[in-house]
This record gives sequence, C-alpha cells and structure tokens, in this order.
Amino acid sequence: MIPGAMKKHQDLLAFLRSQKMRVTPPRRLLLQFILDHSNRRLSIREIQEFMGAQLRKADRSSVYRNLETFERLGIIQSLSFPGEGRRYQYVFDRKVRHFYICRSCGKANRGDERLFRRVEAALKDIHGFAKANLSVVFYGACSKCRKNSPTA
Amino acid sequence: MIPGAMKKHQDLLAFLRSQKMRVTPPRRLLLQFILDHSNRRLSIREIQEFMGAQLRKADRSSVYRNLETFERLGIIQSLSFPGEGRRYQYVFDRKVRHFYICRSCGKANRGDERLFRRVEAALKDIHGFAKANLSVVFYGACSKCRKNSPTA
DNA sequence: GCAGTTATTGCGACTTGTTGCAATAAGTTG
DNA sequence: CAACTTATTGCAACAAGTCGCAATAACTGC
Ligand SMILES: [Mn+2]
Ligand SMILES: [Mn+2]
Ligand SMILES: [Zn+2]
Ligand SMILES: [Zn+2]
Repeated sequence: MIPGAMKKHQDLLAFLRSQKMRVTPPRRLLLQFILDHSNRRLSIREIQEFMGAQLRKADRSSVYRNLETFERLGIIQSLSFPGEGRRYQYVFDRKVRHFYICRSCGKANRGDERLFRRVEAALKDIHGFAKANLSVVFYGACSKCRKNSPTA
Repeated sequence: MIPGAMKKHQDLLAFLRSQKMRVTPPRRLLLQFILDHSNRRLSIREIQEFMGAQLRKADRSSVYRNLETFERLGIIQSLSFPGEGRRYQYVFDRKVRHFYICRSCGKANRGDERLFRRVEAALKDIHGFAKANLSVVFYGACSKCRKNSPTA
C-alpha cells in the first residue's frame, strides 16, 4: 500500500457513508485497489483478478455493481478505449480530469491543467455552472495519426 | 428512408472506399440504419434487431466489428450511458459533436454550438490544432441532480 | 449490545460481446 | 470478363457482463 493512500482511503469511506452507502468488505477492497493504482487506467480483467484473489473475495456481479456505484458518485471515471475495452480510473480529487482518446490508434493522453480550466470556464460562461467532479473526454486523432492521414 | 439521406448514404459509401474499405451488404445496411436514425442514440439491441430482421442479415460479430470500424473512421461515436449501456450515434458531418452525460441520473443532453466552438478554440490555442471529427463528452451532474445533492 | 430494517451480497441462469478460422466475395489488374 | 488478392464475413466456442432472487450483514435506534 502506497504511503498517503491510507488517509485517502479513510476519507473515501467517510464520503461513502455521507452518501448513505454502506461500507462493506467488497467496497473496501475495491477502493483500496483503485487507490493503490490511481495513476493507471485499470482494465476490468485486472480488477476482477485482484478481487478474486483476495481471501475474502467478491463476486463478479458485485464488482460490476460497485464500479457503477463509484462512478455515479464521481470516485472513478470509466471510458472505452479502442482496442482495449472499458477502463476505470480514479478521478475523485484530481485537479485535471480530462482525457484525449485517439479514435484511430486508440492511444490516450492526459491533458494539462490549463486546457481543463479553459473548458471549465467556457462551460460556466455558457451554461452557468462550474462543476465538482466534471470529467471531459476528447475523441479525435492524435498528432501522429493526423500526419499519416489528411482525413483525420 | 428519410429524404436527403440517400445522398449522404452514397457519400459515406464513397468515403468508405476512399479509406480503402470494402462496401459490403452488412455495411450498406448498417450505414442505412444509422443514417435513418441519425438524430437518436441507438442501442446495440435495436441495431442488432434491425440487422437480423433484414432478409440478407448480418452476423452479430460483423455488426460489432463494423461499428468499431465506423467509429474509428469518425462516422459514429459510441458512448456508455449510465443505466442504458453503450449507445451509438451518427456524428460524421455534425457541426456540434459534444454531449453532456449526468453521472447521477444518466440523462444526456446535446450541447449548443457556442460551447463547442469555445472548446475547439481552447484546444487549438493550447495544443495547436483544430480537429475534424472531434467529439467532446462532459461527465458531471445535470442541473436537476445538482439541486438535489450539494456534493454533485 | 440487541433487534429490526433494508442495502448489498453471492449465486445461477441468461444475454451480450469477442475471437480464431475457413469460406466468401469485393475490388483490382490485365 | 476472367483470374487474383486479400478484406470481410459467418460460424462456433468462449469470455464478459447482467439480472432476479434469497441469504446476509451494515447500519439505526433503543
Ligand atoms: Mn476489440
Ligand atoms: Mn445497468
Ligand atoms: Zn493516433
Ligand atoms: Zn442528473
């Protein structure tokens, strides 16, 4: 377990309770795993493998249901990546929560803070709100693919 | 078949060929269906039902493979909607290609052109490009859900 | 702590989605 | 309009994901 993650884990359990959600073994475990790998986009495969390998393992269906729950609460953001299926990423207290996904080669990048702020500002100007836990996803062609095909 | 869609259908077949893709019965049919319902987000269920119901029907796997192909080429954009799974929408020559998805209630809205232009401009300023067939997706809480929960 | 309430779990049956492969047919060349 | 090349298809076996339901256990209130 990564140092500093302990505090976050406790915070998130408190957050869950504040949302009237129960703290159960499957949820603790899943949250732990997501936090310990908060810098990666996790595949359902590795999540399920971890959850199944634990002593007190959780059923497949519970894992799916909890991922859905966590996403609804803004703890994680799931996205489909071309060629590698759906992936889950921790976003709860991230300053930057936007992603570029190349439709052509499937490569994904994280954005910089400046762009994220600009997009937030535009959203606020035009629709009158700045949101907590907003995520933004751009689908397009990466610079490499743009060079190869003028259509992209 | 919707009037005016005929031309588009032909154009897209030409586009496919320009991308060195073959024009096959499953592709014609799928494209037809997507164009005839270009204003809706189609579920895989209704797509498969249509494809299967046709005289010259296409296999499930071919439908999935072609949806993937069409998405890679920027003809459609697929998105996962909370509570209703993945949906497919025609975006090829749309002026506005962004979506708001509420993580809490799953409702989705189309955006207005002004915001889309602002976001495009920000992207160009900061990353130096304006993309053809860019799609932008916002995940957050809709106004209704924001009222109900201060956390969202 | 104990009893009561009910969200969450695990299970099983089912549906949806993926993949390798051999057969097919779209496009190309002469 | 053949003959050829190879992308695409349908199929079948498999893997991933969903859903209703009865059992369980997390929280609440006393
Ligand atoms: Mn795939
Ligand atoms: Mn669902
Ligand atoms: Zn790319
Ligand atoms: Zn909502």
